[in-house]
Amino acid sequence: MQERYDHAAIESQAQGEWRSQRAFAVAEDTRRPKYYCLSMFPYPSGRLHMGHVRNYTIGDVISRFMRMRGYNVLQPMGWDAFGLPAENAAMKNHVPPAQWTYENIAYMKQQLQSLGFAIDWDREVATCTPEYYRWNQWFFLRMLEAGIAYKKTGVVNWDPVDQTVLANEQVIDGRGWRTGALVEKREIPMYYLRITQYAQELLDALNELPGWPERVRTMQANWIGRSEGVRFAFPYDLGGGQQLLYVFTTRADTIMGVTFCAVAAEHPLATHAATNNPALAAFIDECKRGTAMEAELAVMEKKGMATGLFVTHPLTGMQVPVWVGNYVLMTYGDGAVMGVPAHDERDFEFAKKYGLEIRQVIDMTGDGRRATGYGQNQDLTVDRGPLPVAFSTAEWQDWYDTKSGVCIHSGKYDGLTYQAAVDAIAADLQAQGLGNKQVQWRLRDWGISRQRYWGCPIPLIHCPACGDVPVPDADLPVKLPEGLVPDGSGNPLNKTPSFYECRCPQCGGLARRETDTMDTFVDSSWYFLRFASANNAQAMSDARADYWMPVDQYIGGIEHAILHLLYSRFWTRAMHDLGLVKVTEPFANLLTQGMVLNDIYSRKGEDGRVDYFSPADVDVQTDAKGLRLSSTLRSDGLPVEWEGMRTMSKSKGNGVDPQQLVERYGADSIRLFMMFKAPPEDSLEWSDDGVEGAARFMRRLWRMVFEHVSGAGDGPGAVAGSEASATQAQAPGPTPQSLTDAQCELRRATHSALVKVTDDLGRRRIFNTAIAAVMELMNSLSRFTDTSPQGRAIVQESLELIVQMLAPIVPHAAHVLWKELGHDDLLLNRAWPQADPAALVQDSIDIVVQVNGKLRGRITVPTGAGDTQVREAALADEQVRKWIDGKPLRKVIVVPGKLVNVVV
RNA sequence: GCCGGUGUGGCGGAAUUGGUAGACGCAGCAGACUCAAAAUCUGCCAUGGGCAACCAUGUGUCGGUUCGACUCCGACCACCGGCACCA
Repeated sequence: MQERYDHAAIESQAQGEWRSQRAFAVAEDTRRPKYYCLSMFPYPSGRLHMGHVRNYTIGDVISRFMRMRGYNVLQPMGWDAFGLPAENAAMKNHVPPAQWTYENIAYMKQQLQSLGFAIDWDREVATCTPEYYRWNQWFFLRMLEAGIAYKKTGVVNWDPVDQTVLANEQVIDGRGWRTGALVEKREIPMYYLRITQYAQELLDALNELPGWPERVRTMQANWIGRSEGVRFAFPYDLGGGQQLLYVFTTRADTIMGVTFCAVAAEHPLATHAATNNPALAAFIDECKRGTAMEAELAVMEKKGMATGLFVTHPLTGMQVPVWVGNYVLMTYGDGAVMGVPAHDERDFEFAKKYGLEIRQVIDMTGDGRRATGYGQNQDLTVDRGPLPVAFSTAEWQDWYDTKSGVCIHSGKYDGLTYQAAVDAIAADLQAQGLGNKQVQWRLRDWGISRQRYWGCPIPLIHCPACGDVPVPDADLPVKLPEGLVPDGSGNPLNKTPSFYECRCPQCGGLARRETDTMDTFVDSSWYFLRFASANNAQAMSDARADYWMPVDQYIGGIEHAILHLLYSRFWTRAMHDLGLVKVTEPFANLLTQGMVLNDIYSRKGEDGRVDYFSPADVDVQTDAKGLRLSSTLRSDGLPVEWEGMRTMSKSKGNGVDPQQLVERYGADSIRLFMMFKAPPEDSLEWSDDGVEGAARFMRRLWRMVFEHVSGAGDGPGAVAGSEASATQAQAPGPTPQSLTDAQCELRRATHSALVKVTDDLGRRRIFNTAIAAVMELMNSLSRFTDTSPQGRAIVQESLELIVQMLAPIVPHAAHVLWKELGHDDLLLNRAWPQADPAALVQDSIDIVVQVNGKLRGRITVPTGAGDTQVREAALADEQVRKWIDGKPLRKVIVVPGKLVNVVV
């Protein structure tokens, strides 16, 4: 055995052996339980970043652990290869997106391989290949037939200078990122998927996903946004007979407090009012130019303008003014809301700003418990209780929008509580044919059309005679031409007649092919099914998917908690309903890993520009206690400013290149560091010292095995495979009677570490504590100096178990050390070891004694001592007596095996 | 703004079901080995007081429940993630 830990040699040896044995290629095998472990596939941006390394290391640790536990494990990998960055790179470098993407894939694949992940590369997919995206197209046509896909107009950001549609991220402060031109809203025809049809199912099924983090389920439930309320209409007449302005409200109990209505800028009523009102038309234009992003809408100033039109209150018959409000969304409900300034904070602000009437119709008593003496429905048998809380129109109060008050100033509804009032009002509206109770969803249908080149073509042909005609299945895939280079002025497909010129499949006449491509979320909504049915040129999905699905463990960033995961759930259900797969939920268990952070160092230039520096180029000065004093740039020795820890990004210059780290420290050290530094769901702070520490651990592990193996000499304790297996499960361990105390202690430390590591890797899925347990064991082992044959046998057992416990985390070194310890089988195929119960037995345990909840002493009692015995021992303890000191005992609490609390 | 999350020594974190707060590591300090350095090994390392035994305080802030709270409840503060064309 070599004395030095040579990571490069070890890792190439291990990877070479795995490759030559095709160790990670898996086939369906009904004799073994299957385990599908999937990490979110990467966008091929050029190089792996540390977030990828963390994500895939977590997946690899779980995969390798489950394999040792006897599962048939599938861990595939692919490329989410369509998308905007390739077009941006193309513009910058004048290289076709296809070429850029395929080069990136080749490089990143080699990076992944150097990290030693147990991936079945035979199943690799790239979503930009026709072999993959033809099934996007094929299934889109099935959804079209089933009515799940449909066409309607949608609003996009239009850059008038570049004559192109911009993504939200390409719009900065309302202007195009490249041209600086004011971005306009344009309505264009687009294709949508009816995800709203699945809203109830998607919501209900969240309860059947106990393996998902609670917070992700909550976020999805909020996103779907089911709300029960009343949809009703305000009648109006503009001369052409009665028409209806529909609104939706969850607060029908406040309907008697309506003093205005507000409609979205795109609402037909607004358009109508603007025809003879230039000021209103200008305001509507301003609203339309505004942002479409919810976050910006929420914080912007609420503005409105009266339309001069009035509608009739359906219950009071009063005339209600209609306003246009910039905060009303055309995409939610009917694009109009009723305004109740007294009981809605936003309406209150709006009314104050524009001098609209504020009419209180809900009252609350001082303690919020019961009604006060208003109205006919008052129950006079009930105690009057506190006086009502004063309502003031001067300032908004928290209780104004409470649902626990009662109606006042509301005629026949006076005295009714929330639910009773909603029921009564809904019934009255229904009697008039003007409304009824309804369920409203926040979730909107999924618009999948993108006016971009680097995506999957939507397989439709527009024929002047026949309309929109689907491309026949036999003609799929509609191939994306790969040589085009976008220049920022719109979709190059629109300038490529060889792509868009075609014949109508129905009438044979000249027609134009659709040039929009699909949202890249489409690609990632079913890739997990394709891995399971890899390389099938005849079908999108086959019986192999029924074997592998659902994904047993899905791992990815929390930033995908809503969109990607919801779209994938929807898509899987659609495939299920069209008879293509058996499962309805794609991901049984979900682990959302935290982000990778690093220090940010900057320096402000004289011109106000901020320069960022890599933490690798910065020296940090500390005081005697290690406290950070200042930071200086290594190259010029001048100070730089520390901005704290943030997520790694190119623009902040705080990224770390995995490739350099692998070369310098080896994949095992990087993997160990990432698993040890933080629990998987927390954010992880990068530190070069931490990697150094991981590398130190690897050297120590190597040296411990080396010293043991080389110490074998020719004595009776010589290492051999037969001796090694003798201490394993096949034979019982040495009997406690024959062992010294120190030997007994090391065996107990070894086997209790195994219990802990098994639980952490398996049930808990927390790896930092598993590694800490092994470190503790190694500390015990290095204090163990017994070189007798029996002592050596116990060290051998301990080292073998350490290597096995670490195998999922540092697989290369574990692979080689396993052989050095005398085995010739492959460690990754070895069954996970089981702890020897005999090694865990203890004769006595330590019990903590508290007096009035404060730690005052410790006692040692025999294992299995009764509560009374423990209690007596605690009260007899000298330290404890000092604190009791004759005071009367009030209570003694005995927690078996843990502590005694004496209350005096 | 709305929704979700996080907050423990100088730092990352541990404490799994309400039961010893600070495991394990990083940084730091002291020492051993060495001509020296690297590597390695040993010891110390929450704060205040004390020679020490030990005592008091301490898990973002304030309050509550409990024999006992990092853990449960209420209010607040700070920071982070998502918000539908980035993926």
